[in-house]
Amino acid sequence: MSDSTPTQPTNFIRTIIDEHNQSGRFDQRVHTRFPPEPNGYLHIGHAKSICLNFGLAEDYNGICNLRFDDTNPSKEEQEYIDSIIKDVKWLGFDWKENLFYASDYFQQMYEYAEKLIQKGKAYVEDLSAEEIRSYRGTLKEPGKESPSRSRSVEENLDLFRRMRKGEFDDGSKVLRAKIDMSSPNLNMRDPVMYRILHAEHPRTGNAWCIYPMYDWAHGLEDSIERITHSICTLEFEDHRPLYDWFLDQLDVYHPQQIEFARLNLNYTVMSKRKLLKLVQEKYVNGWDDPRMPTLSGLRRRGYSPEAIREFADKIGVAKTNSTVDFALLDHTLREDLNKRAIRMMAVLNPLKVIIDNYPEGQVEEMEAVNNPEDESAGTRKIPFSREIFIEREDFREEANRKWFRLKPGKEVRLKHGYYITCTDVIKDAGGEITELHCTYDPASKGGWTDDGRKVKGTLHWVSAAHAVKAEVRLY
RNA sequence: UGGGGUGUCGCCAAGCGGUAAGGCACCGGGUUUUGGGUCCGGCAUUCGCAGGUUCGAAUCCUGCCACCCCAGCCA
Repeated sequence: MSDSTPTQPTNFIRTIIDEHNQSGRFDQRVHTRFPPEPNGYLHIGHAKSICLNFGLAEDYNGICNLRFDDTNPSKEEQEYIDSIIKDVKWLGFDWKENLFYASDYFQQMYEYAEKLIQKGKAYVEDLSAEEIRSYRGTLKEPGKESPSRSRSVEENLDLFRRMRKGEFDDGSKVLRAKIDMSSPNLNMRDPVMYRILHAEHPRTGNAWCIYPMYDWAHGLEDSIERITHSICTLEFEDHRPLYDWFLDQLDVYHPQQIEFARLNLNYTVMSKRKLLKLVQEKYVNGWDDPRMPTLSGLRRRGYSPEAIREFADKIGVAKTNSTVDFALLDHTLREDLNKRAIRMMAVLNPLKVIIDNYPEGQVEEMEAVNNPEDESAGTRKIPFSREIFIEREDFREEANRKWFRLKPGKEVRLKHGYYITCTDVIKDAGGEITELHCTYDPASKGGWTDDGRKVKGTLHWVSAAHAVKAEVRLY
């Protein structure tokens, strides 16, 4: 609610929250959560969600939990948990004491499941996965009810308890909600709540051999944490009726699920499955390979958290499937780097330049501005001498008028150095240019003269004798 | 001929009945010791299409069309 600062772009989620605050539905509370599954590293798409959830909490004076949705031990690892914590922190968000794990609620979820069985709203299924699929029907045809559906409450309870004890093999039974096999929404056709999985969990070890499915678990996690707005992506829109159904059946605290469009960036793979494949099959050197769109990859590549957060603000939040131009991400990075980054000079593909009229053996300390956009960044000294390197592509033997870098007879400025004029081009037997001879103007020290001379081109350079080798990665 | 969504400038995105914000990209021009930056200017008579209601519609109604999602014991 600031009056001077440009208003933050609004979005439909804020509108919904404002309405809730008006009606008092959540007692003016705003409590969101970012619920990653620790089955991979966070990427720029997750950053959109993180910024949204934590940003909303900040703006509405609320809270945002970091909650690991660790309900499938067959895919999840501690390494991912650690990386996610690191990346969210790096982005600049603080969940305070609110770091949670779905696995912390396994016992409570189990008890809720028994309650549902007791209500006659859940049953243990004997059908195989394939059978369940065929019983489910299709998009156009209703499913049919499983024989297991008519089991008694007592039998279901007994079977479910034995599932929990480990009496059955993986895949031999599941617990399903008893809803409606002919619902046009396939999610309501008796969805699976628990599957048997004799797998070691990163946090609960071997304490459990049945694990809750997303639809059953997620709403309970939100409810237990008293989340107000459970924000997720569009593909869960069809799941909301089920999210609501479970909470209604249990008659427990009921958050509002809201769906928004996930981020798509052109030229960018955003599928966790595909990124995992790139890592596992060694197409890249790990999750933090600078070519990866992961936060750790972007970090190595030089992206700042500020730039990523600004990007998240600029792309907005809506329900339209869209693909953002990568140029916008680059723009926010440049904007940030431009005002903060210290400038350096480097030459990638060196061409030697000998300044004939510069005293041999002489070295001058030139003063260079660290950042023209920020005076407080100060200055540094850089050595200038008779032999320097410039970028090979900064010289052309033949060039038209629009070329304002170096060419024979042309005067250019060496940034923070002197004006030089090319007098001679030396080539080897193969016609390859090996070095340039130039003369400098002693009156142009620092790269400026007061005589009104127009020197438009400015080149980067390094003193040959002082140059330091560096590893440079170009992407 | 199932259900759930979405359609506003090349790409995002405001707008919620009173006569099309903003950003990116792009195009001019000034300035500039990074062909960077910066500054000034330009860039949708039109909101998927067709009707209708209204003094007035991107906004309301009707009908089309296009695209996305759903048949994991993944999330």
